[in-house]
Amino acid sequence: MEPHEPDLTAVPVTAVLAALADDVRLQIVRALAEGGEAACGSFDFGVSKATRSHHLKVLREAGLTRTRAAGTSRLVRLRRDEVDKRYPGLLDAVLTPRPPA
Amino acid sequence: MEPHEPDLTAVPVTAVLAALADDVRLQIVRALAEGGEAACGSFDFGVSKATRSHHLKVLREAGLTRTRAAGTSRLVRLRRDEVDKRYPGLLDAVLTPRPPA
DNA sequence: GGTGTTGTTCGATAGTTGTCGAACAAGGGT
DNA sequence: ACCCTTGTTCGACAACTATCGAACAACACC
Repeated sequence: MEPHEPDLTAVPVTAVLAALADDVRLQIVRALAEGGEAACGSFDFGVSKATRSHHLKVLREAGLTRTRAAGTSRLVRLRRDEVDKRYPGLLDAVLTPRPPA
Repeated sequence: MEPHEPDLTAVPVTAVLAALADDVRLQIVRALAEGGEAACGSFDFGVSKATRSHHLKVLREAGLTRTRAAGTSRLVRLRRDEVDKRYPGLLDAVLTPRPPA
């Protein structure tokens, strides 16, 4: 099935924000921003693979990531340029872990 | 009771994003960004006053707004400087309504 | 073909959230 | 004192969401 990767302009901003407003997903996005393309299985943040698949789906359908098949794996990457173009500063503001002070 | 307006540094990013990830709240924030200080009642976006009060509470507890009493009203304002300082670009990226194209 | 790896999908469930009406509280006016 | 305006708080309810295990699909490799 087609992975359903909408254009960012077709996604309401609230959906983009909601996609980023989850701790697990934010960790995934941060890992992608640092490490580039990565397999789904490389994100072990203490959740089951079913949950991980769910989170990746949310990110994908929010227009934040792109997925392509590679053997038995699927490689995910952040659509950084597109996000930066439509929401300048958003990823920068959100990606870096902030000290509590 | 004290209105509980936490410092932004004490609020997790996900809570800030979640606060912005709602259509009604986003409209409130946009109105505040444009019009400055405003009474709670001035935000009529098709929800009851109970719901409106709830949304304002979410924004306040996310560290995004400040509230002060003024007669029978309460005046709300956006903590723009503080938000911009901690999350540069976030409000700019999110505040302006984007055309679907 | 069989086995193992990698993900997705399907219920199910528990928790969270948006919404409302009604009740309550605090002020201002008359 | 009385009423009206303005907000908050309190259940209640529906909708959504994060989570899991189990079942399934696709591919690689032997």
